[in-house]
Amino acid sequence: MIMTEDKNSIILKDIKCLNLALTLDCGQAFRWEKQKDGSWSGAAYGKFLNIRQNDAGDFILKTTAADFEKVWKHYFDLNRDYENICSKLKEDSLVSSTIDAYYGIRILNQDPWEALVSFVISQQNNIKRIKGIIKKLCCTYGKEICDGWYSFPDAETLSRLSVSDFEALGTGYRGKYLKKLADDTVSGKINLYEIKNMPLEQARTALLDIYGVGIKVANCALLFGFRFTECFPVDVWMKRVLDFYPDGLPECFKGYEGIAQQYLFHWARNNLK
DNA sequence: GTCCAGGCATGCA
DNA sequence: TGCATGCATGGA
Repeated sequence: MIMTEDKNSIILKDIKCLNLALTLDCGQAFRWEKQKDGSWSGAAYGKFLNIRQNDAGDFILKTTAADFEKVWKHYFDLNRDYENICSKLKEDSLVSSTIDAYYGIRILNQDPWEALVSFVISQQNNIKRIKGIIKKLCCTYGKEICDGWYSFPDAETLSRLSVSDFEALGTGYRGKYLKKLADDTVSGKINLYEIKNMPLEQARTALLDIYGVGIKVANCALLFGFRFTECFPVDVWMKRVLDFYPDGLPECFKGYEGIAQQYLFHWARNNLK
Protein backbone atom coordinates (compact mmCIF):
# COMPACT_ATOMS: atom_id res chain seq x y z
CA MET A 1 0.00 0.00 0.00
CA ILE A 2 1.25 3.44 -0.94
CA MET A 3 -0.50 6.47 0.51
CA THR A 4 -0.24 9.94 -0.98
CA GLU A 5 -2.08 13.12 -0.02
CA ASP A 6 -4.00 15.27 -2.42
CA LYS A 7 -6.06 18.34 -1.60
CA ASN A 8 -9.00 17.24 0.63
CA SER A 9 -8.30 13.60 -0.05
CA ILE A 10 -5.78 10.83 0.09
CA ILE A 11 -4.93 8.29 -2.58
CA LEU A 12 -4.11 4.66 -1.91
CA LYS A 13 -2.23 2.63 -4.48
CA ASP A 14 -1.48 -1.06 -4.51
CA ILE A 15 -4.32 -2.21 -2.25
CA LYS A 16 -5.00 -5.93 -2.64
CA CYS A 17 -8.37 -7.60 -2.25
CA LEU A 18 -10.73 -4.72 -1.72
CA ASN A 19 -13.96 -4.52 -3.69
CA LEU A 20 -15.96 -1.61 -2.26
CA ALA A 21 -19.41 -2.79 -3.30
CA LEU A 22 -18.84 -6.31 -2.03
CA THR A 23 -17.23 -5.22 1.22
CA LEU A 24 -19.47 -2.30 2.15
CA ASP A 25 -22.74 -3.84 1.03
CA CYS A 26 -22.43 -7.52 1.98
CA GLY A 27 -24.41 -7.42 5.22
CA GLN A 28 -21.60 -6.87 7.71
CA ALA A 29 -22.01 -3.08 7.98
CA PHE A 30 -25.27 -1.25 7.48
CA ARG A 31 -24.40 2.41 7.03
CA TRP A 32 -22.75 2.58 3.61
CA GLU A 33 -24.62 4.12 0.69
CA LYS A 34 -23.66 4.10 -2.94
CA GLN A 35 -23.63 7.58 -4.45
CA LYS A 36 -24.71 8.62 -7.93
CA ASP A 37 -21.08 9.01 -9.00
CA GLY A 38 -20.34 5.42 -8.03
CA SER A 39 -18.50 6.31 -4.82
CA TRP A 40 -19.54 5.11 -1.36
CA SER A 41 -20.38 7.29 1.61
CA GLY A 42 -20.63 6.20 5.18
CA ALA A 43 -19.62 6.84 8.75
CA ALA A 44 -17.81 5.00 11.51
CA TYR A 45 -16.07 5.93 14.76
CA GLY A 46 -17.72 9.35 14.56
CA LYS A 47 -16.14 10.15 11.19
CA PHE A 48 -17.62 10.56 7.74
CA LEU A 49 -15.96 9.02 4.70
CA ASN A 50 -16.49 9.07 0.97
CA ILE A 51 -14.44 6.49 -0.93
CA ARG A 52 -14.18 5.46 -4.54
CA GLN A 53 -11.94 3.49 -6.83
CA ASN A 54 -10.68 5.10 -10.02
CA ASP A 55 -10.03 3.49 -13.38
CA ALA A 56 -6.41 2.85 -12.46
CA GLY A 57 -7.58 0.82 -9.46
CA ASP A 58 -6.44 3.39 -6.90
CA PHE A 59 -8.70 4.31 -4.00
CA ILE A 60 -9.59 7.95 -3.39
CA LEU A 61 -10.70 8.72 0.16
CA LYS A 62 -12.16 12.10 1.03
CA THR A 63 -10.55 12.35 4.44
CA THR A 64 -7.42 13.64 6.10
CA ALA A 65 -4.19 11.73 6.47
CA ALA A 66 -4.68 11.93 10.23
CA ASP A 67 -8.13 10.32 10.11
CA PHE A 68 -6.90 7.73 7.66
CA GLU A 69 -4.17 6.69 10.07
CA LYS A 70 -6.44 6.89 13.09
CA VAL A 71 -9.60 5.28 11.74
CA TRP A 72 -9.82 4.05 8.17
CA LYS A 73 -6.60 2.09 7.83
CA HIS A 74 -7.73 -0.10 10.68
CA TYR A 75 -11.40 -0.06 9.64
CA PHE A 76 -10.54 -1.56 6.26
CA ASP A 77 -7.92 -3.80 7.89
CA LEU A 78 -5.34 -2.70 5.35
CA ASN A 79 -2.40 -4.26 7.16
CA ARG A 80 -3.83 -7.74 6.87
CA ASP A 81 -2.55 -9.95 4.04
CA TYR A 82 -5.81 -10.95 2.40
CA GLU A 83 -4.16 -12.41 -0.69
CA ASN A 84 -2.40 -14.94 1.48
CA ILE A 85 -5.53 -15.73 3.48
CA CYS A 86 -7.63 -16.15 0.35
CA SER A 87 -5.14 -18.50 -1.27
CA LYS A 88 -5.27 -20.66 1.85
CA LEU A 89 -9.10 -20.60 1.93
CA LYS A 90 -9.17 -21.60 -1.73
CA GLU A 91 -7.99 -25.09 -0.80
CA ASP A 92 -11.73 -25.63 -0.33
CA SER A 93 -13.41 -25.98 -3.70
CA LEU A 94 -16.68 -24.20 -2.89
CA VAL A 95 -14.92 -21.24 -1.27
CA SER A 96 -12.46 -21.23 -4.16
CA SER A 97 -15.19 -20.66 -6.70
CA THR A 98 -16.93 -18.07 -4.52
CA ILE A 99 -13.70 -16.13 -4.06
CA ASP A 100 -13.20 -16.24 -7.82
CA ALA A 101 -16.71 -14.90 -8.29
CA TYR A 102 -16.67 -12.30 -5.51
CA TYR A 103 -13.02 -11.48 -4.91
CA GLY A 104 -12.44 -8.46 -2.70
CA ILE A 105 -14.64 -9.01 0.35
CA ARG A 106 -12.89 -7.85 3.50
CA ILE A 107 -14.04 -8.07 7.09
CA LEU A 108 -14.24 -4.54 8.44
CA ASN A 109 -13.10 -3.61 11.92
CA GLN A 110 -16.25 -1.92 13.17
CA ASP A 111 -16.72 -0.23 16.50
CA PRO A 112 -17.82 -2.86 19.07
CA TRP A 113 -20.78 -0.84 20.30
CA GLU A 114 -22.08 -0.14 16.80
CA ALA A 115 -21.59 -3.76 15.75
CA LEU A 116 -23.35 -5.14 18.80
CA VAL A 117 -26.33 -2.79 18.57
CA SER A 118 -26.58 -3.34 14.82
CA PHE A 119 -26.65 -7.11 15.13
CA VAL A 120 -29.20 -7.05 17.94
CA ILE A 121 -31.38 -5.13 15.48
CA SER A 122 -30.52 -7.60 12.72
CA GLN A 123 -32.09 -10.65 14.32
CA GLN A 124 -35.07 -12.15 12.50
CA ASN A 125 -34.87 -9.19 10.12
CA ASN A 126 -33.74 -8.54 6.57
CA ILE A 127 -30.81 -6.41 5.48
CA LYS A 128 -32.88 -3.74 3.77
CA ARG A 129 -34.96 -3.17 6.90
CA ILE A 130 -31.91 -3.31 9.16
CA LYS A 131 -30.30 -0.52 7.16
CA GLY A 132 -33.44 1.59 7.34
CA ILE A 133 -33.78 1.20 11.10
CA ILE A 134 -30.12 2.02 11.72
CA LYS A 135 -30.25 5.04 9.45
CA LYS A 136 -33.24 6.34 11.36
CA LEU A 137 -31.52 5.60 14.66
CA CYS A 138 -28.45 7.60 13.62
CA CYS A 139 -30.32 10.49 12.01
CA THR A 140 -32.58 10.84 15.05
CA TYR A 141 -30.11 10.35 17.88
CA GLY A 142 -26.60 10.72 16.44
CA LYS A 143 -24.57 13.90 16.18
CA GLU A 144 -24.29 15.55 12.77
CA ILE A 145 -20.70 15.07 11.64
CA CYS A 146 -21.01 16.17 8.02
CA ASP A 147 -24.06 17.56 6.26
CA GLY A 148 -26.75 14.90 6.37
CA TRP A 149 -24.45 12.37 8.02
CA TYR A 150 -24.69 11.44 11.66
CA SER A 151 -22.55 9.51 14.10
CA PHE A 152 -23.79 6.26 15.56
CA PRO A 153 -25.40 7.27 18.88
CA ASP A 154 -23.48 6.21 21.98
CA ALA A 155 -24.81 4.21 24.91
CA GLU A 156 -25.31 7.30 27.05
CA THR A 157 -27.59 8.81 24.43
CA LEU A 158 -29.55 5.64 23.79
CA SER A 159 -30.03 4.96 27.50
CA ARG A 160 -32.18 8.09 27.62
CA LEU A 161 -34.68 6.52 25.21
CA SER A 162 -37.69 4.50 26.30
CA VAL A 163 -38.57 1.11 24.89
CA SER A 164 -41.30 2.76 22.82
CA ASP A 165 -38.76 5.26 21.45
CA PHE A 166 -36.84 2.27 20.08
CA GLU A 167 -40.03 0.70 18.79
CA ALA A 168 -40.86 3.93 16.99
CA LEU A 169 -37.73 3.37 14.90
CA GLY A 170 -39.21 0.09 13.67
CA THR A 171 -37.18 -2.20 15.91
CA GLY A 172 -40.27 -4.18 16.90
CA TYR A 173 -39.83 -6.60 19.79
CA ARG A 174 -36.06 -5.87 19.82
CA GLY A 175 -36.73 -2.51 21.44
CA LYS A 176 -36.62 -3.96 24.94
CA TYR A 177 -33.27 -5.61 24.19
CA LEU A 178 -31.80 -2.33 23.00
CA LYS A 179 -33.08 -0.41 26.00
CA LYS A 180 -31.50 -2.84 28.43
CA LEU A 181 -28.28 -3.03 26.42
CA ALA A 182 -27.90 0.75 26.55
CA ASP A 183 -28.78 0.95 30.25
CA ASP A 184 -26.43 -1.86 31.26
CA THR A 185 -23.61 -0.37 29.20
CA VAL A 186 -23.98 3.01 30.88
CA SER A 187 -24.15 1.43 34.33
CA GLY A 188 -20.98 -0.54 33.63
CA LYS A 189 -22.68 -3.92 33.93
CA ILE A 190 -21.66 -4.46 30.32
CA ASN A 191 -18.13 -3.28 29.50
CA LEU A 192 -17.34 -3.69 25.82
CA TYR A 193 -13.82 -2.38 26.28
CA GLU A 194 -13.11 -5.20 28.72
CA ILE A 195 -14.75 -7.73 26.43
CA LYS A 196 -12.56 -6.55 23.57
CA ASN A 197 -9.50 -7.48 25.59
CA MET A 198 -10.75 -10.95 26.55
CA PRO A 199 -9.77 -14.19 24.85
CA LEU A 200 -12.44 -15.48 22.48
CA GLU A 201 -14.34 -17.95 24.64
CA GLN A 202 -14.51 -15.57 27.56
CA ALA A 203 -15.65 -12.73 25.29
CA ARG A 204 -18.34 -14.93 23.77
CA THR A 205 -19.61 -15.97 27.19
CA ALA A 206 -19.79 -12.31 28.23
CA LEU A 207 -21.77 -11.39 25.12
CA LEU A 208 -24.14 -14.35 25.50
CA ASP A 209 -24.93 -13.06 28.96
CA ILE A 210 -26.53 -9.96 27.40
CA TYR A 211 -30.33 -9.90 27.12
CA GLY A 212 -31.27 -10.31 23.46
CA VAL A 213 -27.89 -11.70 22.41
CA GLY A 214 -27.76 -15.35 21.36
CA ILE A 215 -25.08 -17.33 19.59
CA LYS A 216 -25.65 -15.82 16.15
CA VAL A 217 -25.61 -12.19 17.28
CA ALA A 218 -22.65 -12.88 19.56
CA ASN A 219 -20.62 -14.40 16.73
CA CYS A 220 -21.46 -11.53 14.38
CA ALA A 221 -20.42 -8.99 16.99
CA LEU A 222 -17.21 -10.92 17.70
CA LEU A 223 -16.35 -11.19 14.01
CA PHE A 224 -17.34 -7.72 12.86
CA GLY A 225 -16.76 -5.65 15.99
CA PHE A 226 -14.21 -7.50 18.10
CA ARG A 227 -11.77 -8.69 15.43
CA PHE A 228 -12.22 -12.43 16.00
CA THR A 229 -11.82 -13.68 12.43
CA GLU A 230 -12.22 -17.29 13.58
CA CYS A 231 -15.91 -16.74 14.40
CA PHE A 232 -18.36 -18.31 11.99
CA PRO A 233 -21.87 -16.85 12.40
CA VAL A 234 -24.65 -19.17 11.25
CA ASP A 235 -27.93 -17.59 10.19
CA VAL A 236 -30.66 -19.00 7.96
CA TRP A 237 -28.45 -18.60 4.88
CA MET A 238 -25.41 -20.21 6.45
CA LYS A 239 -27.55 -23.13 7.63
CA ARG A 240 -28.22 -23.86 3.97
CA VAL A 241 -24.50 -23.57 3.22
CA LEU A 242 -23.63 -26.03 6.01
CA ASP A 243 -25.46 -28.74 4.06
CA PHE A 244 -22.44 -28.61 1.76
CA TYR A 245 -20.12 -29.38 4.69
CA PRO A 246 -21.57 -32.52 6.30
CA ASP A 247 -18.21 -33.34 7.91
CA GLY A 248 -17.73 -29.88 9.41
CA LEU A 249 -15.62 -26.97 8.25
CA PRO A 250 -12.43 -27.81 6.34
CA GLU A 251 -9.03 -27.45 7.98
CA CYS A 252 -7.99 -24.72 5.54
CA PHE A 253 -10.49 -22.30 7.17
CA LYS A 254 -8.53 -22.42 10.44
CA GLY A 255 -8.25 -19.00 12.03
CA TYR A 256 -10.16 -17.32 9.21
CA GLU A 257 -13.51 -19.08 9.38
CA GLY A 258 -15.26 -15.70 9.49
CA ILE A 259 -13.71 -14.58 6.21
CA ALA A 260 -14.69 -17.83 4.50
CA GLN A 261 -18.12 -17.38 6.02
CA GLN A 262 -18.61 -13.96 4.45
CA TYR A 263 -17.83 -15.27 0.97
CA LEU A 264 -20.16 -18.22 1.50
CA PHE A 265 -22.89 -15.96 2.90
CA HIS A 266 -22.72 -13.78 -0.19
CA TRP A 267 -22.75 -16.82 -2.45
CA ALA A 268 -25.73 -18.32 -0.63
CA ARG A 269 -27.79 -15.15 -0.90
CA ASN A 270 -27.13 -15.04 -4.62
CA ASN A 271 -27.46 -18.72 -5.44
CA LEU A 272 -29.53 -20.65 -2.93
CA LYS A 273 -33.28 -20.78 -2.48
C1' DG B 1 -53.71 -13.61 2.49
C1' DT B 2 -48.95 -16.22 3.55
C1' DC B 3 -44.04 -16.48 3.96
C1' DC B 4 -39.67 -14.74 5.16
C1' DA B 5 -35.62 -12.19 7.12
C1' DG B 6 -27.70 -12.13 9.43
C1' DG B 7 -32.80 -15.17 16.22
C1' DC B 8 -33.88 -14.91 20.83
C1' DA B 9 -36.31 -15.71 25.38
C1' DT B 10 -39.25 -18.61 27.54
C1' DG B 11 -41.53 -22.76 29.04
C1' DC B 12 -41.69 -27.48 29.18
C1' DA B 13 -40.10 -32.25 28.80
C1' DT C 1 -29.91 -30.64 27.06
C1' DG C 2 -33.20 -30.19 23.43
C1' DC C 3 -37.41 -28.69 21.17
C1' DA C 4 -41.81 -25.81 20.37
C1' DT C 5 -43.69 -21.38 20.43
C1' DG C 6 -44.41 -16.31 20.29
C1' DC C 7 -42.57 -12.25 18.80
C1' DA C 8 -42.75 -6.77 15.31
C1' DT C 9 -42.26 -5.22 10.90
C1' DG C 10 -42.50 -4.65 5.90
C1' DG C 11 -41.41 -6.55 1.40
C1' DA C 12 -42.12 -10.42 -1.83
